[in-house]
Amino acid sequence: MAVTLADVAARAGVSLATASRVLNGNYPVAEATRRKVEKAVRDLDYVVNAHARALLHATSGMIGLVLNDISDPFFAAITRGVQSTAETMRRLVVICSSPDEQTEFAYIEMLRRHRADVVIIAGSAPEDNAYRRALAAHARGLSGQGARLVFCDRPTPHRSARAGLVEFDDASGYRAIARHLRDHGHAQIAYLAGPPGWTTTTRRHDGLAAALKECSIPLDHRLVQHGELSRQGGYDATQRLISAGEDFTALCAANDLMAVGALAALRDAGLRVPVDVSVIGFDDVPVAQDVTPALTTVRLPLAEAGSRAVALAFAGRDFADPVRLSVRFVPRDSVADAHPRTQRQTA
Amino acid sequence: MAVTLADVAARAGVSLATASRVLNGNYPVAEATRRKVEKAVRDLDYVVNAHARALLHATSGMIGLVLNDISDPFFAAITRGVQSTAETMRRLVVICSSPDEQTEFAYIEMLRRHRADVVIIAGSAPEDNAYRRALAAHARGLSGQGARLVFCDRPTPHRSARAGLVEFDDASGYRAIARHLRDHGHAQIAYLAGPPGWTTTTRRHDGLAAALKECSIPLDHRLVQHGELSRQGGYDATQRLISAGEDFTALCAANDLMAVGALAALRDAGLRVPVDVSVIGFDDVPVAQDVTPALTTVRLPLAEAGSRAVALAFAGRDFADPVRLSVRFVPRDSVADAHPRTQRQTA
DNA sequence: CTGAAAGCGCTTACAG
DNA sequence: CTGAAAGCGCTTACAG
Repeated sequence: MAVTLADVAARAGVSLATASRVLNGNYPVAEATRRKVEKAVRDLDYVVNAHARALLHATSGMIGLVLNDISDPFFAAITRGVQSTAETMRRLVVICSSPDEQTEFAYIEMLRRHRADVVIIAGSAPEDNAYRRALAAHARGLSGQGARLVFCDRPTPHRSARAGLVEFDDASGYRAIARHLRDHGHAQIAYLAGPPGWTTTTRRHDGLAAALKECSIPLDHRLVQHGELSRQGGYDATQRLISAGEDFTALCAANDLMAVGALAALRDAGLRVPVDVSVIGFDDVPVAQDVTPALTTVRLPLAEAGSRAVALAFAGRDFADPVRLSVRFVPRDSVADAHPRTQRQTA
Repeated sequence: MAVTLADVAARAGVSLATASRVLNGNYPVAEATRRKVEKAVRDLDYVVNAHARALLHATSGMIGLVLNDISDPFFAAITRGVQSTAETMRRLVVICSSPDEQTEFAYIEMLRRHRADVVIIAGSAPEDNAYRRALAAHARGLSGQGARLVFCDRPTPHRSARAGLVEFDDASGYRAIARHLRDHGHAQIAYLAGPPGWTTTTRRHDGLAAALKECSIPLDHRLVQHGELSRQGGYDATQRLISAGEDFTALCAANDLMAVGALAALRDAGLRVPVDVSVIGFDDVPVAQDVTPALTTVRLPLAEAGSRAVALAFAGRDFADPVRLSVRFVPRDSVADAHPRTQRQTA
């Protein structure tokens, strides 16, 4: 159906080999011959078949990006970084947005079938061993076919896995949050954690708890509510906190989206931010600056993480040490001094 | 390097043909033979080479999605619809985020090289003829290799192009906006248009102008400012309007992102929304409900558009009529009755 | 039910 | 500088 190189060669009156050489431009060809072939290519609107080419090279030049949800601005930002760096290398990026493990593995297998050169897996992972084992097997398979694997903001499934690693220094972000909270006199902190059993949930929860502890602020488990890492998840979790009658002067969320949901739930409950409750997010996705009050949060260099992941994949044979990206505390308008409980109640 | 079907066949002690038949499961094979092959596949962790397969089929099963900017929530939402529908068909979606025409064509050519089955092109396009001609040529090329082409929220490059079309009935959204504005007594409307020379800019600008005219409200060209379809674009355009000393009681933006920027610029200039100025967006992306005041806007069924585009691509041989999706006016808190100029000035 | 062989569209030594 | 031929990894008539 489609035009083949044989068609081009025939029309130009040369051999297949010569036509191929003109296309690839990596071999001396007489000027006149070149022109004839180029004309035939134009006349026929010939486009090389990437599959035939990949068969020879045992590789496709494709970059696979596996992530939890492309419509989450967190991943959109990482994707932007991946795309822009891949583009400078003229590489195709296949984005695989996989809400669950099953889909994720299906995508990874598709990437293996297509002999992707590079596979970048970003974001939270389930913590169970079956998942980890299955992923480790895929990692071996990818290495076996010569692909480069990079994990971004998630742990490698196995210490021995030959893979690149890009991570955020979120611990320092949590330290900044804890100090900020302490400086404003907060001692009753509610926390909106992510869904239980996922790596990001645990890492962030632990990070906040440890940082608060350094500041001698307890993190009462009754003030911790789990939910999806979304606006709705944050809204619902906050409502549960409120209707349980819990007292807290500040609320931290596992990510900005949840914090935005918290803002809405608090408002709907008649609580003012930051007068009655202070709120802090995490990530600094675009919406954080546009809510009212503007959200105090921690900025993760997401696009840079994407870029670095690609760079790591194309770096030398062996993977260098993990790339650890620093984060920045961004104080805005959603935190104020703690008010004692009674004052809030009567507000 | 990677395991091939020949390795599997050898380990199972059968021929290539038999091994292939077991893998494809579309041909009778003795149970014992099947088991031997399946064991070999597992032992060797064999994954078929999609390129070899595509060479036979002259197709790859790949869906290409070409859009302006994946980190724009407008496209993120469309993408979600495309992905979820593609997933039910177990298809890979390649997302090509192309900020300019050059990149876009590079991506389309990559998709042609990979023999993509389906190419969906979404969003604004340049209006010049050279672009249109070049795109029409690619469209012919794609058809020539048996690919299905669908345009989403953008015109086809040529009336003869065999392509599917998914569009929004934005005219009715603008009619609702115009009536809403009239009912609130607004007669001096500022408009934040998109970048000049792009199809979406023109269509939306014309749509608003026509609807306002029906309501006997003029759209003064001095109150129209162009800018990128982003928060920053909206912020800058609004600042220009303000510093030019223009008077307006309401401001409409080509999309929500620009409207969010306008909200910020208005606030920074000491103008209150909606008391001093009413603001209306377009699209209803998630941020619209989380700004303060919540943004009055028009909801486009973006995810549905993505789903329908995929469905259209897989529908019968000939493309049905364009799919036209209805939109919905979403009144929220950013519009109030118009105040006469002097009152605003003294506010 | 199983196997030998042709062929998908290209690139690349190998000859000339 | 150019061409004939082998081969990349698979599937599928064609025989048996």
